[in-house]
Amino acid sequence: MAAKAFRKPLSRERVLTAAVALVDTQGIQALTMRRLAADLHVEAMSLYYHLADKEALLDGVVETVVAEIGAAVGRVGETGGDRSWRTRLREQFLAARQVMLGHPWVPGVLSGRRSIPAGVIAYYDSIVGTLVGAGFSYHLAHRALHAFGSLPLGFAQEIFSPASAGGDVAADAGLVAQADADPAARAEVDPAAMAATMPYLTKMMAAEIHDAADPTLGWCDSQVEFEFTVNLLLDGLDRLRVDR
Amino acid sequence: MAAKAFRKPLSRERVLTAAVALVDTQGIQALTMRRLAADLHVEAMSLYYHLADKEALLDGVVETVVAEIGAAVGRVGETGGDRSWRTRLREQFLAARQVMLGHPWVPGVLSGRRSIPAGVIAYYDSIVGTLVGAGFSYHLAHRALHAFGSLPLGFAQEIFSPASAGGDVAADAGLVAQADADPAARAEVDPAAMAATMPYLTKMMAAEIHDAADPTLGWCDSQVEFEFTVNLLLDGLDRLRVDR
DNA sequence: ACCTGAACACCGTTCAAGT
DNA sequence: ACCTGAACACCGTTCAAGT
Repeated sequence: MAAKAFRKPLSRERVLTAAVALVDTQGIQALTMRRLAADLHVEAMSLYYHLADKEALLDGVVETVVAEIGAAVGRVGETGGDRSWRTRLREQFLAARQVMLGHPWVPGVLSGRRSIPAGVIAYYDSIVGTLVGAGFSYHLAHRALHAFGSLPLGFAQEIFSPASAGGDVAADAGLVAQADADPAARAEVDPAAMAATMPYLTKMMAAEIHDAADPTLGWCDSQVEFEFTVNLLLDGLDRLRVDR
Repeated sequence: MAAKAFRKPLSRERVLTAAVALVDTQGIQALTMRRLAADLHVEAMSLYYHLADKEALLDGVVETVVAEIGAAVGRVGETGGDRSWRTRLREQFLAARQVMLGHPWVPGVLSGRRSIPAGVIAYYDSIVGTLVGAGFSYHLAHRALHAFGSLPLGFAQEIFSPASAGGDVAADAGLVAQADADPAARAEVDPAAMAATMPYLTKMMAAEIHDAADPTLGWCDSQVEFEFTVNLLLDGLDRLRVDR
């Protein structure tokens, strides 16, 4: 029919781009073969011509975001100036974070993957290059890589704000535990009970909110936390490094 | 019938214990309502009497492991001696890690959860208590919490060995990328090509394997990496802390 | 109070068949 | 070369019904 003639043929790339867009807007649980196919105006079975199975789809989706990070990090590298290794890595990690902010579901998906995208390996290779170029032994560079964890990819292991889950972000405004199947194990929203079950966190929140300029802005600024952690690690490594 | 009389009634706790055991042995993808019910010699629908839905099951499963960590960390606290805050936290994190080694799928599940188990909050609260007791400001304690990430729970964000996926662990022996749907993006296993696509990592591996006592043991000792990262953070925080 | 059978909507995937 | 229809096995979940 006529409509058919007007649509571009599918390709692995088009499928993956559509998949990333779908997850960005609808959350990870919306990523089904049938749903994705519908977005592409195609039958679910058509996808199998371009991707082996859903595992391959997930791998490809991660790979696509990693490529986007690689591009952003590359642009940082192009900027002139003879910055220190610390500044360069810091800028790279922060650039990666900017990309990651648009795909908050990636940490969750990545941690479930069994294979490492090739792009990730190339990226971490370049980091080792930066480190040894700055006088790191290969041994320390190796330790550094593990210590960095996912920071080079722009995200930290955040226990308290798992935005990874594509659900409602409104729920995790504070440190208050959400509804749980077992009433006995649930943290109370009642301030008095809260102070009883988590006395130090309560005082900490009070102190932080008092210090903050705008108390309504929320008390966990993840940008600040991210930069603090990056600097903490970079400073610590700098002290351990053997200058040449 | 007779068999029925011999089996204990179900309970939320029994269901969760069975669920953890199932995932430990069969992997996370084996955790289905029907499969879990079969393990308990019951119909799938019976589970809904004890758990609201599968989300509640996953929450409960995480909660169960967190409780196990809490118990292990508690035992560390009981040991006498006036150890420094650094030693105490280090021991706690390592104790948590011992528990986590038996449940390598937890990081993956936890990162997908939308709510934080109450036990996690209580645990992090006690960490804040340790920190402020050692002279930390609440502000620095807050930063420290975020910097720690998941280390207090006994695992690091491991990009290179995602054992989280309940699948085959044999595949992630090194830094070599697994099979990928796109041949062009796949890292080659051919050593020469490997050296070309990841020159620094290749040299790093060579240096590390040369230094290691037993080269066959594998070159990423996650216990050592874990302790290094913990110490790096604790040392860095110690320098930022205001002694009283 | 605790468990179940039948049924529903929705998955991923295969395979032979269309153009 | 690229896409599809029909079918299969397997999900989570509801609901009325059993004991």
